[in-house]
Amino acid sequence: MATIRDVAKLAGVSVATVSRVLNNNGNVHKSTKEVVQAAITTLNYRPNEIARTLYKKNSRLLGLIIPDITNPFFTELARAIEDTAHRYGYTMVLCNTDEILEKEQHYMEVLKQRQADGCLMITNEKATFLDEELGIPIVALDRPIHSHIPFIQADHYQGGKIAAQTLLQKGSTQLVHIRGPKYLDSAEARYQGFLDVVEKEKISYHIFESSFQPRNDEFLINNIFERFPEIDGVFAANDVIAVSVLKTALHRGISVPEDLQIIGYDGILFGQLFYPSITTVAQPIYQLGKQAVQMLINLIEKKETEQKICRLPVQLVERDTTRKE
Amino acid sequence: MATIRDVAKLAGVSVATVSRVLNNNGNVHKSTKEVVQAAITTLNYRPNEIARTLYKKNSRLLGLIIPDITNPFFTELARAIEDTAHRYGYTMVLCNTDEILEKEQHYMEVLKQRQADGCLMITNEKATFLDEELGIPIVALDRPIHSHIPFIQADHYQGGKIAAQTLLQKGSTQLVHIRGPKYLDSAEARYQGFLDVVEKEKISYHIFESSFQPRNDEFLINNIFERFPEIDGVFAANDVIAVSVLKTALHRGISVPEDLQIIGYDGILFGQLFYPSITTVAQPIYQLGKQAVQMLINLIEKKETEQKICRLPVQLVERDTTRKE
DNA sequence: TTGTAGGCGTTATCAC
DNA sequence: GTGATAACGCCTACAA
Repeated sequence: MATIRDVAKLAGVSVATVSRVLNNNGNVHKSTKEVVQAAITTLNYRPNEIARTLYKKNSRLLGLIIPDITNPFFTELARAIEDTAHRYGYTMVLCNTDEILEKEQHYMEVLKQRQADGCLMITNEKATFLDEELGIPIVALDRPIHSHIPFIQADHYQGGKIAAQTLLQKGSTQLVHIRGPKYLDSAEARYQGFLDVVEKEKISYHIFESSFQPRNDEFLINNIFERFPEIDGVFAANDVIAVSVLKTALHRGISVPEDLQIIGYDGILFGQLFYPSITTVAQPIYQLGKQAVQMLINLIEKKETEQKICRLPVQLVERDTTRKE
Repeated sequence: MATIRDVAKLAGVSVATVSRVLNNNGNVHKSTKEVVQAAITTLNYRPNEIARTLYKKNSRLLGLIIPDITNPFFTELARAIEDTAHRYGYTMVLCNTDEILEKEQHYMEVLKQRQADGCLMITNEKATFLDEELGIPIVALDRPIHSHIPFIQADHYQGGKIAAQTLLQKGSTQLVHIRGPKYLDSAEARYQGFLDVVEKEKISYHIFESSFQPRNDEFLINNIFERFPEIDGVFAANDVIAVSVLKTALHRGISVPEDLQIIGYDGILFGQLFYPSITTVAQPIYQLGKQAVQMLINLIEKKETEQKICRLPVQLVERDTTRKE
């Protein structure tokens, strides 16, 4: 790899001059500029980003710390984030933590050592990641960390309400909500939204808690159908659970949506591949990722964000696990 | 952030000594070592990876260049790769190209400028990425690039055979293979495997080509059922297509697997969530990713790989879109 | 065993 | 307008 020195030598100028044309700052005569550019071209020179980072202390490197890229919600988020980061000239490092604190901490160390400019984070470890001890700007995605760490999330409370309202409106009367784990703020909000609707409407309902681990859900769902054969509407806390409910119901000979309506949550792409396709409360996944990156870059470059909290609207996507009219 | 100089000052030694205890090379007296370590601890010092890279010219950074993380096969691959890279002390940068040459080239530039040690690549641009012009070691994953670029792939020819044999063995007599695009080596191999079996057995069959774009497949599949209502076995070139076939069949009132057997390909996790769950020829996805990283690291650290080509076996996963016995 | 000093490839501050 | 040169934080001859 050619260095700036090689270019300088070939162009017959000093490295300072080369640097000036590279960064387009300082004054340099038009003719010498051309000579330098010619040298750059013939040597196929590209500035060494590492050396630049060392001096300027910004790396244009962003970390994405998530539980598991294999979870389709995170997959789509990651795509949006990488797209956006790339568009702004940043490079994205992917980190899977499996929600293990040690891994999260380790990745934070790695990112810091690599002088990453910032980090997007999905974690439950609220206490551990406070702004000051980090040393690098972070934005919390979907799961809040701390009141002074900028945070972006879909409006899950509203999502829960929409799900419940839709089920009722389309004729279900015996509802079940399979909610996510209690320690998840987002699961709690969906649950609250659901609850506020069914309580107000004085509807019969049951609540169950999923671990968000597909393997364990099968047993839970079978159990629900066993104990409460009369239920005719399920709001699942995410699309994967919704799909499991669908599968179990079909397996038991229950017609969907005639005898049982199902609403999922997230709006992952896969939902439409099922038969019947999954009605869902869709998060604006791409938007979430995109805005998260923009918030983070704002934080990095302008050293401040306008709003510490950003909440995006969800949207009902009616497909075939709910009745038409 | 504390620097090595701060540590040296606090410990009352020179930076060289600190460096020696950091890297555990050179001789340093036990007592001074302890003093240095104490200083490191109190300052919470971590060596700056950027400075290290600049000097040593290896960054422990790996690039993963893939078409789209949103494709579930790539998602699971990425997880395996990140896991493995991390285990070996490498950091993984994710790059989505959408199979656009300009993006691929741009990411290669970025990786080079960041002094990435190597790169895993899934691309169709065979001609473009020859070893020499790259400057960094690469390993081709699933899609070959060039005979002298190390390459790892599942045994797709065998996979195609297995799919065809299974369908026949379980009683299908009118087969369809929805194959992947012609420019994909891996699609071609599956097709050949399928072909060799049905030709040898003198079975009636039809071949159709999918673009691997879910949106376009729906029309194709409906068309197939329309024109050839007699078919009773489908081998889809990947699980997503298989799922679309399933959906369309169910929609048309065709019983699966009684009237129509379906076999997918890849073995993505999602396949088991469908009802009926998808029988598939599973690639050893995690293994593929893991070994790809190991090959790459070998290339980086030992400057050579034993075998330029690595082919891993596939495995039939019998689920519910094929008949029992 | 330990310290000094030069260099990795840039950028920026001075002079000229 | 241009050129030395001192950083950035680290590592490693080479000396001592």
